Amino acid sequence: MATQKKDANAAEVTIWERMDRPAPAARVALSPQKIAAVAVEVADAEGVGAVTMRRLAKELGVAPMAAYRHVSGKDDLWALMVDRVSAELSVPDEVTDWREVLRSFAVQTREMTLRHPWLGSMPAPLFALTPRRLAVAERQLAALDGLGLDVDVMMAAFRAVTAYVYGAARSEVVLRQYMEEHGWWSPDETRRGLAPQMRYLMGTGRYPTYRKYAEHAARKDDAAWEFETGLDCLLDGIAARLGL
Amino acid sequence: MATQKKDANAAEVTIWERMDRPAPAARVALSPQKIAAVAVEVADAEGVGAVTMRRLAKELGVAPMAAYRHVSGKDDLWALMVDRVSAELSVPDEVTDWREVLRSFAVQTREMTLRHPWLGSMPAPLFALTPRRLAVAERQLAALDGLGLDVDVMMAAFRAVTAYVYGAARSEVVLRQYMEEHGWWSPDETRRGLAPQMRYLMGTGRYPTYRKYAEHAARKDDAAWEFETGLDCLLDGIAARLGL
DNA sequence: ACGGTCTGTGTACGGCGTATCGAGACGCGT
DNA sequence: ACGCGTCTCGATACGCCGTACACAGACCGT
Repeated sequence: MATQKKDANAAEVTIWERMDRPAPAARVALSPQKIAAVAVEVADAEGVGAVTMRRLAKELGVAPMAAYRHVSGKDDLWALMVDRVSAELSVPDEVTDWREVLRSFAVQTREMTLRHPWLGSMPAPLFALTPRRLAVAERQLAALDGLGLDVDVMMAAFRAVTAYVYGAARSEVVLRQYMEEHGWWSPDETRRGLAPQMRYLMGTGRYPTYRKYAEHAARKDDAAWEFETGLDCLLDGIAARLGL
Repeated sequence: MATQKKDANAAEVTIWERMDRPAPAARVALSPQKIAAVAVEVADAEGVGAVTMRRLAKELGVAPMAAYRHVSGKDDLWALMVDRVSAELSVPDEVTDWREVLRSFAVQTREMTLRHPWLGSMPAPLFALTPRRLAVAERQLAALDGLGLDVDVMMAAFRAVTAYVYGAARSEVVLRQYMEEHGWWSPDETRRGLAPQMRYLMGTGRYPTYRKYAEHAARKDDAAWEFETGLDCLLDGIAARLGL
């Protein structure tokens, strides 16, 4: 394979060599969309840690640096990924009740985050001015519009829900990842695995209430219930405080 | 004597146990505490990205691998850092009203997160069974205890607030970091910097409500107000729904 | 005095992001 | 028809990173 690159180039190349040379190839093999698609696939399958420029290049059958023609670097890539999966969120147009709209997006966002755990570990989801994320925000703000709310309050309500959802989903994801890293595939296995730490910490006697929870709680593993309980509290509070 | 040996799983001495052990002698240059202290300093000053094992070693005047005697790796280090700064949170013992306790911790946690922006980018704060984090949880759970609440509901309420605080604080931090990265030192500079993106996105006409906010909002830059508004909504909702 | 244990050192490996430069293929003005 | 600028992609290389591993010296109880 060594001497492929002679200086007297074209003329000397045998037809055979010519024949199994890669391919004329469709001119543009890459595009931001393709790159984002592959990145999402890899991140879903193996975690965000597996998303490296080299890995994407390999997956795309392309040289390590090729992708840089289409995305400026890792940051661009994150934004593209976030925008891409945001398409999974949708609430039917018929639904107009503010509370139903916000609740539906919240529940869907949690599910999306569990499907794409890497979402929690990038900055973009919270800030990101991407088209699809903005569309999601717009839909929720529109549902809150026309209710006589001050525009600042409206945004505060929307953002409060977003913050809650992000924090709650993130904590679920982090727990799952921690379990996976340790090879714990069930809540019980996890408790067994954590037992040494717990024994030591609880042994200090400094956390009696927490201990009571650890020993007597009945819904410790019902994350969806916990999520929705908190969400409903928040929506209640918004409704009350904002006079909706 | 035999208990310390490598048999079975006794080999697993948790980092917390280690931390409680007295520094063996003067000859010991390193300890988990010292390492964590330096790590926090570096992270505060230059961001979590600057916290590398090699950097810490340099800062401690020690060989790159030395820290591994005291910390099993990056994960231990994150946990130690989180535990360390958690000491900054405190609510006087006299305060016993559940709402006051939760609110105070929430506000303090936001401030702490703004002081230590790297907090938002590690998994530990949400899950972490560290002594001091557990103490913070214990204090809040204790405040909710004895109110006739089901233990699961109690935990759900506590965790809802935690999730909100984490999400809200994180979004503030992310925005600040984004600004810093672009050299924008004021909200107005930021708006100017973002103007091109905004012009394009708003130009599509797909985000009318968002646009209204962008153009007419009065408290756009009052993050503390926004945070406390959402927090109070959530606490209202908890009080109402839980019959407190 | 001595063996075991613990602390810190030195070296090395495989990855990472990405700067830089060169080669080849397209498309437009002539 | 042709040539040249422009864009896409390839190859190489640099300087980081986390950390595995083998080792050396200091301390300890005996």
